[in-house]
Amino acid sequence: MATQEARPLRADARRNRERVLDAARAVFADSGHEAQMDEIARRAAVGVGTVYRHFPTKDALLAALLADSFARIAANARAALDEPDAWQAFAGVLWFGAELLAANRGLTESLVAQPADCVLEHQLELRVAMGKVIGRAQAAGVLRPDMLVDDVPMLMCGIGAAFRKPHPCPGSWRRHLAIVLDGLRAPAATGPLPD
Amino acid sequence: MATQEARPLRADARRNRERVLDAARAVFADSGHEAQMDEIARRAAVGVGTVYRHFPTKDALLAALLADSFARIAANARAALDEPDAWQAFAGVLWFGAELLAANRGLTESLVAQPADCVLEHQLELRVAMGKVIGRAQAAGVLRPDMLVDDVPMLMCGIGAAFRKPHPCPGSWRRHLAIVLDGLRAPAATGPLPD
Amino acid sequence: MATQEARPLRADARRNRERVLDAARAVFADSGHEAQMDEIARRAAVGVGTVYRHFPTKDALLAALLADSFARIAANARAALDEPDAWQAFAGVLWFGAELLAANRGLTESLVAQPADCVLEHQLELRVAMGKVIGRAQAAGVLRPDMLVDDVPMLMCGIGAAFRKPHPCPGSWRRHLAIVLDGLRAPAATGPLPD
Amino acid sequence: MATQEARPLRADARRNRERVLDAARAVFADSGHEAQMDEIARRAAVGVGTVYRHFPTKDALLAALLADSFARIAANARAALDEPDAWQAFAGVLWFGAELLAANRGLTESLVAQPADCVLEHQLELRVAMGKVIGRAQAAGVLRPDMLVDDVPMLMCGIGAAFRKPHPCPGSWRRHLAIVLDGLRAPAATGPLPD
DNA sequence: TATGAATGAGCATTCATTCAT
DNA sequence: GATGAATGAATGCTCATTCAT
Repeated sequence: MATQEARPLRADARRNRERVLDAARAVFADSGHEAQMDEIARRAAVGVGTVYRHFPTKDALLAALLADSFARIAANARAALDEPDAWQAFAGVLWFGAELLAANRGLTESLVAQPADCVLEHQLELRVAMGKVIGRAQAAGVLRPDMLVDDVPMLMCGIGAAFRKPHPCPGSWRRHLAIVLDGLRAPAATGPLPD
Repeated sequence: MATQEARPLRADARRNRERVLDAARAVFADSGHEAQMDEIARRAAVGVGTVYRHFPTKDALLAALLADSFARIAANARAALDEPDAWQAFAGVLWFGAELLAANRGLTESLVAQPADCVLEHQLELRVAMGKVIGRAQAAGVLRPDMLVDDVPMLMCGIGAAFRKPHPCPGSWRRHLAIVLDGLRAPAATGPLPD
Repeated sequence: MATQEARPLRADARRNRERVLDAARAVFADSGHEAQMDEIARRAAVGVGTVYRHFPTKDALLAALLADSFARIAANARAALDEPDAWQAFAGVLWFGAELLAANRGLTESLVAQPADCVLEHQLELRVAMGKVIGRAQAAGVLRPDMLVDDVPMLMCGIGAAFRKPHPCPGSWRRHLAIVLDGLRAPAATGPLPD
Repeated sequence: MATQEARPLRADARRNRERVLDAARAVFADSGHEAQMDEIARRAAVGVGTVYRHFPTKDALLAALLADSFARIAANARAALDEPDAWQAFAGVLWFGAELLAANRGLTESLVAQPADCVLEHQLELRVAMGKVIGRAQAAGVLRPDMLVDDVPMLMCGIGAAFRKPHPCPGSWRRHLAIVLDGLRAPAATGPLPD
């Protein structure tokens, strides 16, 4: 989850690190990758230098945030394996992830962008956990058998359309996910694909 | 389709306009909004000044391209009303749009970004046509009744995940759309949404 | 001498390129590598962007200047081979180079710094020419036989001490070179070196 | 030698001061003026704050080091007055100074840079001592009569060319000094200077 | 007093847009 | 009209110095 908690930081440093992360979360959530470091610093009520003390580059800061989100989803996925209902387990993870995506433009962008190495690591972790959740649901016959783990990012992409302004309507991503879930539960019905 | 074709252009001007549009299409498709004007000009074998003569800003150029794409999809949607099978009509439009999205990063980004006024106009046109296609399918009982026109962009968003590198697999967006379509055909089955 | 004169530049572009080079020469001569790009642009009465249009980085600009200086000295060295007096030929090249060094802090710094590739090329050229000048003088018995081409930069380094402020006295570098030349003409007389 | 040893320091403070000086010596010797304060602190195994407690600015720290070096050379020069051979005395001081210069990029740079007041003081001290050494050698007729004390820095500048990478050859500065010394011993022979 | 986290002015570089040729 | 050189505001990052702990 965290990246350099190895050496314990001074109390004030840890507090500032959190302020920076919080500010960055907010700013990246609003503006995605085009967020500006000065804006993050201002929002954290901190000098730019402080931001850079904790994160060597803008991308590293964004990556830390993304890694954290992916780690949280991965944790959720692992926990889902204890849920008795295989479908509920699967759907629950998607709902959980969607909740995060719906509020975070940076995270949404990450579904389409080339991931940094440090993020990749956590995405892999998520991929593994999600793979198990998917496998179980497929084995139980409640999830369409042709679905792949790598389909998940695509299926979740639309969640972030919430950022389009003016919003169609605030919670519309819920209907989006509901539709996707319906499509996933049913056995493939669309028939042969074109081309 | 285009925005300032009102006054007829000299032959060579029209030719240049097309060159610019073609180049911009290619570059925006590859690089999305971060494409650079100089690159577009180079690709069009034209000076930057020429690009600016035809399109006052980068956003205007991108908008012209988007407007064109939306217009093409709108045309496809209008034509779909002649298709006897209401479901085929609906699905056909989505397949058509997906084909465009899958190859165009700029277009995909537009599903999430704030649309320019000039694009908005064409999106509205598309919205109207698509509304009819959707209404017909719902009236025929082949499309889930709670679906809204404004859900379409969200549902199509995932198509562009194809830009993520390394690609999961080249044609994966087809499976994505198939799943979505399955979710749309079935009557809502997921049950009450959380929260 | 020049770096990208391959494609002929527009008249105004060439003029600006010269302005930039002149300004850079002046600023680097005064401040060496710590000169600032904005200052160079201001001095050239040009936007920074123009500086960057002609030279991709600060180092490239400095390198172009250095390369030019080295090229000029190399040309002088080649011409010196036509001078009948082998000693005058040798001494003349040093006097010529010293004249440049005495007025140019950037050039002086380059005698100590790691040279960029593009400069290296011209230094090599100079090394070759200078090697011939030295060889001829040694063959004529007028230059101490143990001197190497690579000693030249060291011997010339002191010229730049002229930048030390307050100057000991404006033309003192002339006496410096005279002393060095005397040391070079005499057969080695100092006796065994310590250590 | 040092600048603020007036008031006696606590034992640990004095120890820290030495650690800082040692570290700074090493770092400035390697990197010259571009050395970073953090690097010096790290090398001294001390916080930056401690560095600043002992030396108010980076330049003050560098100056302290330079002052120390100049003081050592000055001491050497004073001692040289006891050497019976006036030439050996003179040459010996230069060899001693060269040894220091050859291993210290910061010191070498100081021969060209504007000296801080606190350094100036020690340079003056050196100037006085060196003046006597030079005067004696000139009186004895073993040193060219037109040489001035202020020529010394210029003559020694080349020593530092050893920092150029790749080094021409490790001990080449010895030949440089030998040549200079030969030039200095001989009566002026070069003839009238140009211009 | 020592520490090292915080600060923020400073600087190289980019790129959409303008305008002289 | 076309060209591409010029512009300069904007932005990520550095590092000497300060100051809270």
